[in-house]
Amino acid sequence: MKKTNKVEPASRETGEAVSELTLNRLSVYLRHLSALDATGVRTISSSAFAEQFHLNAAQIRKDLACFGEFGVRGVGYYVKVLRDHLRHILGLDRGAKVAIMGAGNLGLALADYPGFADDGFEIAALFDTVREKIGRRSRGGIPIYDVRDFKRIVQREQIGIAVIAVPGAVAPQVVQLVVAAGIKAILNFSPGALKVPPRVKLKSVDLTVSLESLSFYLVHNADNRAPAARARRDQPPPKAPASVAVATRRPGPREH
Amino acid sequence: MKKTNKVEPASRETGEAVSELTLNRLSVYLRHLSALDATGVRTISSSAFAEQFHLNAAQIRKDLACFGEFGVRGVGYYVKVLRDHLRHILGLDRGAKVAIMGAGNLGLALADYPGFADDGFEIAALFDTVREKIGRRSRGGIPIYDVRDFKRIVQREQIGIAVIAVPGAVAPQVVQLVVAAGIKAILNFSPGALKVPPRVKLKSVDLTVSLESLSFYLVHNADNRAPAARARRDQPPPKAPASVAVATRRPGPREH
DNA sequence: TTTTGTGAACTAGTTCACAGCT
DNA sequence: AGCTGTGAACTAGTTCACAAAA
Repeated sequence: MKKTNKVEPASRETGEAVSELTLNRLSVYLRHLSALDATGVRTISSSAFAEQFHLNAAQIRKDLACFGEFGVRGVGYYVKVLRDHLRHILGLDRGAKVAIMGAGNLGLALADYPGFADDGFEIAALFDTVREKIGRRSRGGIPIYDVRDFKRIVQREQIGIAVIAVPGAVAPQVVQLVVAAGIKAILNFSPGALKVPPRVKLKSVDLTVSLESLSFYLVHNADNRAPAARARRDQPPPKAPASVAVATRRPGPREH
Repeated sequence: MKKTNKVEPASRETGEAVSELTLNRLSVYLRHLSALDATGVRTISSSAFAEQFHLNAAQIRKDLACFGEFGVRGVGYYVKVLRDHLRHILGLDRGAKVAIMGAGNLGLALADYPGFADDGFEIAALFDTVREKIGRRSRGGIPIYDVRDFKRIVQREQIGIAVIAVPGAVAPQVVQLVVAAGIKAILNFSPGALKVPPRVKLKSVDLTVSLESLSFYLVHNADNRAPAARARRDQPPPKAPASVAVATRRPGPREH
């Protein structure tokens, strides 16, 4: 690489935190940069970039500023350079290994999800308790191990991230086991709250919650009525035509 | 039901919006209330409730206040009553029907995901373009249709929500088709930005973004290295844990 | 001239603290 | 006494607007 500008990560030494929101946007930026690079774009300004996923240009500059000065005044950002920086910042150049707990429908689907490999993650193993599944492989070839071997395999394979794709009822125990094996980062797909010790980062994707907020939107935007439907409304609206109006605030990467 | 308190939805008439964050928490509250009810708890105070998923009590009261006054001073909230209100607010008492676009690994997994049915959603159909899949069913029995029949079936089945579980490359077209059929709420699992007209609510779950923020955490909490490690704790120090410190801000339902 | 990087202003979201009901 | 509902205070996050670099 060139003699890039100060790679000095502004917040590195300081215990200064980077917000989850910024982090999520960084991932989005990265994906978009890869796309831009693929189409041969060499350089992009924060405003052109912002426009793509309607977002404010200052936001992007601020987000990047957490980690250094990657831009060139009067020019913008070099696509390749910024992409590589982001990859490094997010740790994607380390080829982190991932274990998936639960070789059910969801676990198997995640194991073979191409997006993960594309972004530098390696799904190293699936774990389950069901005897029939153990020893087999996902369609994509990820081996299924006995949960009892979890710790051993985590060590052998240097697995750093665990994905929880087990039924909600057993999730707490599985998390305990995962934490006991020394895993520090967990992506959880089971519903409900999970407790983890403070040094462990838990990120949850709650499928039901996502659907429910859509359901709310449907109800509270009266013209929701099924494309075909005959009158479904119980109460003839006492007032107000379309009622509540779900917040349409920042349509940024946070939610979309 | 009893003669419940003012069901007057505080924000109903006004075009006042309810934030996405509040909405997500409402779903979480609902799940917890169901659990409480199952264990025979009749009434709960906002502070006891807040404690469960470490959250501030005022937050809960504020969230609920968007829709009316459901509590009883000096007592708290009646579990069943509040649960029913939340179900109604979220529109779960309407048994919304859902279509899943894409009968691949992910689509099939989602179709049979038990959490959806538990919460009152009915997965009515899967759609795909692959001839071999059309006419078959998911393991759980959800029929797979030809995408070309989408509009017809949406109308016949009164489907209100579509889930996008197709490869990223075709997602934009699929979304277009879904929107054209009159669908007003979309849950998207494909990566990348999608454009929808303003009246359509799009909510995206980006699996890669989630993993990447964990990856970041792993890198920026230096002691991440090898789970095998003996002498895990580098610093026993009372303060400053380790470099950057990914923001651990509100550990509320927003992220976990 | 163009576009970054950033303090200052603003907006959204959370927590405090207390009046008022039961 | 106990707990809700809510204005006021606070904190986090976003946008503005401009000085300084290329």
